[in-house]
Parts: sequence; C-alpha cells; structure tokens
Amino acid sequence: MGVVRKTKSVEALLSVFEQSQNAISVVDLVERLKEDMNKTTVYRILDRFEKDGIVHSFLGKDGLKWYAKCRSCSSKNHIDAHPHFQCKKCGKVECLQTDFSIPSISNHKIESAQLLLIGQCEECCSN
Amino acid sequence: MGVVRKTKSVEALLSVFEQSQNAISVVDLVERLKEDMNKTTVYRILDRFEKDGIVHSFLGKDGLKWYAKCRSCSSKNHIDAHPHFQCKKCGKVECLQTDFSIPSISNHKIESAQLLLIGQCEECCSN
DNA sequence: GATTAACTGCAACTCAGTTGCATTAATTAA
DNA sequence: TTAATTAATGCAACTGAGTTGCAGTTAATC
Repeated sequence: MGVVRKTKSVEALLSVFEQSQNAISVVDLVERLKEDMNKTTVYRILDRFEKDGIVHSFLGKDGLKWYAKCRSCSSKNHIDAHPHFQCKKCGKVECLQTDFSIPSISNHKIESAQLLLIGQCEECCSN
Repeated sequence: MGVVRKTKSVEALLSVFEQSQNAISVVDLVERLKEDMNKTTVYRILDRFEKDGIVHSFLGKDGLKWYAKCRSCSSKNHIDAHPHFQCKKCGKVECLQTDFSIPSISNHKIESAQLLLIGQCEECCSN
C-alpha cells in the first residue's frame, strides 16, 4: 500500500471513476483530463491506484490499456479475474460479474487468466 | 482468399511456422528474419497468411501481437477460439486444445472470445 | 513556518506497428 | 521465350501508446 496524497489530479481522476459504470481506456482518460493534468501524471496516478486496489487494469481487444474501479479489492487481495466485454461497434468495455471456469493444463501452474468477450453491446444490438 | 505468391520471403516465414509448435510474437519473427526481409514485409505477409487461414493472431499478456499456425482453418471458417497460455517467466506462448465455455450476457451479442492463461510453463515449473 | 518526500510538468525518448512510394519480381498472356 | 501486368518488397518516414529523467512544486508532518 503506497502513500497516495490527495492532490487535485488524484481527486479529478477519482471523480471520473466515480461517475462511470464502465471501464475507461487510458487514452480516453488522458484526452478527458488534458486540461487538468499532463498525460504522464495520468499514467502515474493510475499505477498508484492499481497498487492500492482502487482500480484494476486489463487490455482491450486492440491491446490498449483499460482501467475500471474495483468492487472489493485491496492492495493485498486483487481480484480482477472477472471477464470483460468489449463492443466491436462503439468500443465500450463492460466488467462482467459472471465467473468463468479456468481450464487446467497438466504440468503448468496457472496464476491468472484474462477473458475478453467481443461482440455488440445492448445499445448497438438495437441499432 | 487473397492471391499469395510464393516468394522467398513467404517461403522463409512458412518454414519458421513449420518448425515451431508454439506461437511466435511478431517482434521475434522480425528479429529472426531481419537478414532475409524487411519488418514491413513480415507484417504484410502475416496479414495475408491470416486472411487465408494459414495462421491466426492474438495478443499476448503485454499487448504484443502473436501468431501461430492454424490447425483446421480456412479463409471462410476461422476457428481461433481456443485459449492460449503464456509463461510469466520465459514469455513463451502455447496454443491450448481445450475448449472453454463462453459466458453469455443478456442483451449482448457475443461474436468471439479471447482467453489468455498466465502462469509458469512446464520447463519453468521445474526450475 | 520550515522540512521533506511525494507528486507533477515537460521534453525527449522507446518501440510496435503503419503508410506512401518507388522498385523488383512472380505470374499470366502473347 | 519474351513482354506485360500487378503483387510483393524495401526503405524511410511517420504514428501513437507508453516511459524516463530531471527540475520544480506542493501536500503532509513536525
């Protein structure tokens, strides 16, 4: 658990996550917050947040980094093993509650798993 | 099905895939083949191979692009929905035969899924 | 209020992947 | 076998996400 000072930049980032149900890409965060802070700062605050279990990160379908706020994580116990869904049309990413079963492989030690579902979200389905 | 001419570069790339059981990252391919061809050529040939169902691509744990030869794919019918395993220690990626069940989400249309398992491979387990 | 260490901005960098364009070479028709 | 066509290639320059070093700033502690 690192020391996180409550700077204006930290508050700004926190409030973005408060307001959002879905995951947000770093690219999007940097763009949204470019008036308020440097992109380096965005990257560094996200690192700290992740270490402290405030957010978790993962890669979207295009290899870009996404962040979402954690529901019940801490710096000791990071449960980000839930699947994510990304919409092909609008690019939106949702965290899914549903568990999934991780296949086992003989003679391998599996430590984590990333599952990304790709398709069309609710809005894009009905358009 | 695009037109694929049998050039020296194409032959060279094909033989790399023939010799390899595991997936190979593009970075690695570019490095291995730098005496034989330009990196742009590597990228372009891989694109063509993928369109023609000769190889399939996916992203590794660090967001880098990996390729592996397909077992039973064609340009019409691309089955690359198998999971992949990447070793944390040595970075190696293996294609897994095991199927996995794709969770369904209400009001969403799921078109594909990427499952990446991360841990330690057989060699790294015994070291 | 002074001290200190965390934090930030900036500029420059790294590195995977892409693009435009001129040149080369594999295929097809003659 | 040669000529014509067009896919394929090399090269250089670019793009864009993410990183790094360092000097300056600011939140927290005493």
